[in-house]
Amino acid sequence: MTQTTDDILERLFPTAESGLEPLRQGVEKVCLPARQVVFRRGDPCRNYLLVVQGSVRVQVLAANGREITLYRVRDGQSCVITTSCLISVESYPAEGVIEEETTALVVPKAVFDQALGSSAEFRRFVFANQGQRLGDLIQRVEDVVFGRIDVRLARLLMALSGQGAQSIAITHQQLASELGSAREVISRQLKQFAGRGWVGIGRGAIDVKEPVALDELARQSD
Amino acid sequence: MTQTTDDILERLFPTAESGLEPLRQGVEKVCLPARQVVFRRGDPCRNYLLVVQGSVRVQVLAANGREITLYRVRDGQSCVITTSCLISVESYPAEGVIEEETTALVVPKAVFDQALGSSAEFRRFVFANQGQRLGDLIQRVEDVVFGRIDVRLARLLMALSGQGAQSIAITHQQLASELGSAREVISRQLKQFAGRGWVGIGRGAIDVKEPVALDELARQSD
DNA sequence: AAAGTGCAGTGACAATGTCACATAACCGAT
DNA sequence: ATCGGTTATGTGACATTGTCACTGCACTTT
Repeated sequence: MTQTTDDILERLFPTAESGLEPLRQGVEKVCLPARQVVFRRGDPCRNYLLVVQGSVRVQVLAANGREITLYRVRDGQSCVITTSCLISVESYPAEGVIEEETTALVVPKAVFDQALGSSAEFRRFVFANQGQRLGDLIQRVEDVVFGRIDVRLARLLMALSGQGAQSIAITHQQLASELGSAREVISRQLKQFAGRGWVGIGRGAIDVKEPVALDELARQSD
Repeated sequence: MTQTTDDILERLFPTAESGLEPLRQGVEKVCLPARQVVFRRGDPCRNYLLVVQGSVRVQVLAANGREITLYRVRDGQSCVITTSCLISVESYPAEGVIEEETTALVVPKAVFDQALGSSAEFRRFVFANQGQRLGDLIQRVEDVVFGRIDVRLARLLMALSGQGAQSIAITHQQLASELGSAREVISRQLKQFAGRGWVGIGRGAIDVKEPVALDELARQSD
């Protein structure tokens, strides 16, 4: 299931096609440790980042400490913001943080431009990523503007538990950051869920006990 | 300042470059009346839409009637959603409505694909648009999640009045839809502004009287 | 003039976010 | 095991924003 660096290189910069070999020259492989900040708001974009294996969280921070996760870039995906900024020469509007140790390919702008022109596969890849992120973002706007916090929290818990009755290792603060809410609000909602026997609460962990009930709530207004 | 259809065609599908002439064949010019719905949520994308002159509002609607404007596509811009969906073959996550009579070019998927491969200028154009929209969207998320409604309203009024002391023809409901808020909330805020002498309120119109004061509020937490 | 339609005003209440704390659990060093 | 520091959570009071159910007003049509 896991793709190797070579798989990705071969797919996006195939050596079979003429004139593409030199492209691989400029591509560098890096390994980034958890919690490292890949880019900050306002940074200029210099390289195209391609995640081979790992996870990058893209988030926006507020002045008062609140934050919201916009989306994640995972195995075999690329960071759209980077893509767009590279080409429109704008700076990053958000922040990217490594969530778990991540292996990535750093593609210099020149190589990126070249590949875009010469590889239809590469174009498809880049745009497919764009489309997904754009969809994610619109969904996020919708959730945040119209969605109830209990429904959104239930949805998040279901996503984190993989629909099953499991224990999730996460703090209330992290859940709040994910949803762009405040810790107190999440704590109260969890207490409500716990009161109904849907979850158990431990320090830094949530026990999903009644996935069916949570899922029913999560499905409201679909 | 206004670009003609030919200007745009020439820039994005230049006849000078070899083999591009046939591309123009499939491109069709259409004129769309105000309030027409260009695409709905869930529609599949078939064509690439390029606005020559006019304005398309892209919005999300909630079940209970609330709505929020995500961004607008204006003169010489293209609709990103369409771009991404075309390539990733997803369906529209939002709705597009013509705001004022709009002239647009309809580019079939095949022509779009072709042009993307053969014209660096076209690629730049497409990605530049993507980048802008992505930035707009992220900004929207930030505003909605962290921003105070009075600040956001002041900002909107300043944008609509062009920073000057002018009368704006708009209803409270329209302002609310723009910000993803509720009419009552906007009405109250406007009353507050009116109480301070910053604006005058008429039926379907707002008189901006103290742009400086509004602007100062609008600049909070930048 | 009467009726219809869309726009705006209002009070009561619900949901969510903010603030200022109090507790409690964990961790490492003694 | 105990102490002290750090991080996570609990809680009440309050502010802001959204919801609901109305009312009244202005303009248009008949």
